[in-house]
Amino acid sequence: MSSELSAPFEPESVRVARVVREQIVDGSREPGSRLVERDLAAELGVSRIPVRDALRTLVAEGLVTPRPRTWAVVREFSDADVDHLHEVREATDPLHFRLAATRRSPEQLEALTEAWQREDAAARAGDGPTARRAGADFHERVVEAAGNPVLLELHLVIASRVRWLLGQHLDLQAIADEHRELLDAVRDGDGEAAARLAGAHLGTSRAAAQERRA
Amino acid sequence: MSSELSAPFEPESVRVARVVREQIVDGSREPGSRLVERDLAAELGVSRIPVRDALRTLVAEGLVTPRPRTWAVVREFSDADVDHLHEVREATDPLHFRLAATRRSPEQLEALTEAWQREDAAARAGDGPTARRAGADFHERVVEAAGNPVLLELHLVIASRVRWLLGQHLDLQAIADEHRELLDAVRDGDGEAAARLAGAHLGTSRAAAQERRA
DNA sequence: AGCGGGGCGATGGTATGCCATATTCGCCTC
DNA sequence: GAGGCGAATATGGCATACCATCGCCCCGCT
Repeated sequence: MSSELSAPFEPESVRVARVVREQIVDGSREPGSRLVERDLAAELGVSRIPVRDALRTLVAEGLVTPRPRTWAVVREFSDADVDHLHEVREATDPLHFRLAATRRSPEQLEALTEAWQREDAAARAGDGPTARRAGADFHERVVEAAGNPVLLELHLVIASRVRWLLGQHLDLQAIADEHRELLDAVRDGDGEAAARLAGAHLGTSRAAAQERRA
Repeated sequence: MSSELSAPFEPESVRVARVVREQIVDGSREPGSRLVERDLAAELGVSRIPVRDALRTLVAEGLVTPRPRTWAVVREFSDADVDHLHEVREATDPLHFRLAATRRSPEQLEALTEAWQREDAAARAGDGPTARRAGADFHERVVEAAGNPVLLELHLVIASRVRWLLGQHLDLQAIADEHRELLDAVRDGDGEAAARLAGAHLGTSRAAAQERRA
């Protein structure tokens, strides 16, 4: 029926979810705007079924707020939402980095380094979207390196929101620099340092959020 | 988390999800057994669409393992899965209890007490399923009392697995007793004690899992 | 002008049916 | 007898269609 470029097989619903997710985290879909199944289906050239599936996925990721019997809307993040996200990450991020430092395989360390290099290059070049994506990749690979699938699963629930949060940051280079320190700690296998730096990293994020409100 | 005030409207898909979830956590559906959309639809007297939606939900909860293009199966938990779950809970549970102790409203404390009383009564009566359900309610209400919706959201991802884990416990009365201590700490607003007890509680769970393997 | 009721359109929920692919099993060949 | 090939079947992905409900708007009555 279409391309089929030797990919293992990707359901349309997965593609639809990815497209809409990108639009939301990049801000090209206004928070609060309606997501109407029929409209999305027409836009993307599919029927409502894969769109329904995709919207369920995005609701699970917290990017879409469902309104039973009426319509779904792009999630709006309040200051309180940002605080809650930080509070959760204060418990999970240090764990991610502590475990990653002690368990990472050489291959995982390499993948981590690669993500950081992409992030750093993009930050220097002033390419915000690429830097944010690479920064999110960095986080995700840390969680992979932590070697706990449940932890990864939980991270994926909030990963899109973390990425959105990254998008609110103005000083991308500062983020990349802190990631560099974290990378070094993970490389050295120093779990305690990694956990401490993760906490400090969150402090930076919190401060930035605070500042934005003023 | 259910309000269910006069049941304004419940989609079939939600009902299907609940039914199948109960069967899985109670063990009446064998881990590894196939979940065929058409069969479930026929069993429950609906079409495949609500079954599809329900299976997506259960996949998101980690109770069902999807096999694209073939079939979905009831998740099988390995010893490693149990370890991973404990590792995650060691980061989150103390946070749940610490926050609950400092933020709970009087109403939330009451709901918590009620859940514990149900658990304790069922444990004394030797009613395993009821005790497990009440124990899971206890945990969930603690997370509600923690006043962080993101935390609740993450908890719900693993809540069904936590409940399954509870089902593996033999000494339900011991669990209820530890919950009682936690309840007291939350009542007293002693966040540190609550967090410490939560860690100890997990130690009990880990020890029980260890013992089962022997 | 304000208010209440009825109807119509918008929209999500569900059913049915077709299609593509993976799996299975038997038969044929060596 | 073993291995592989092919057809039949099992099964999930998707499209189309119908229905129920919720809002909104307009009209008529007061």
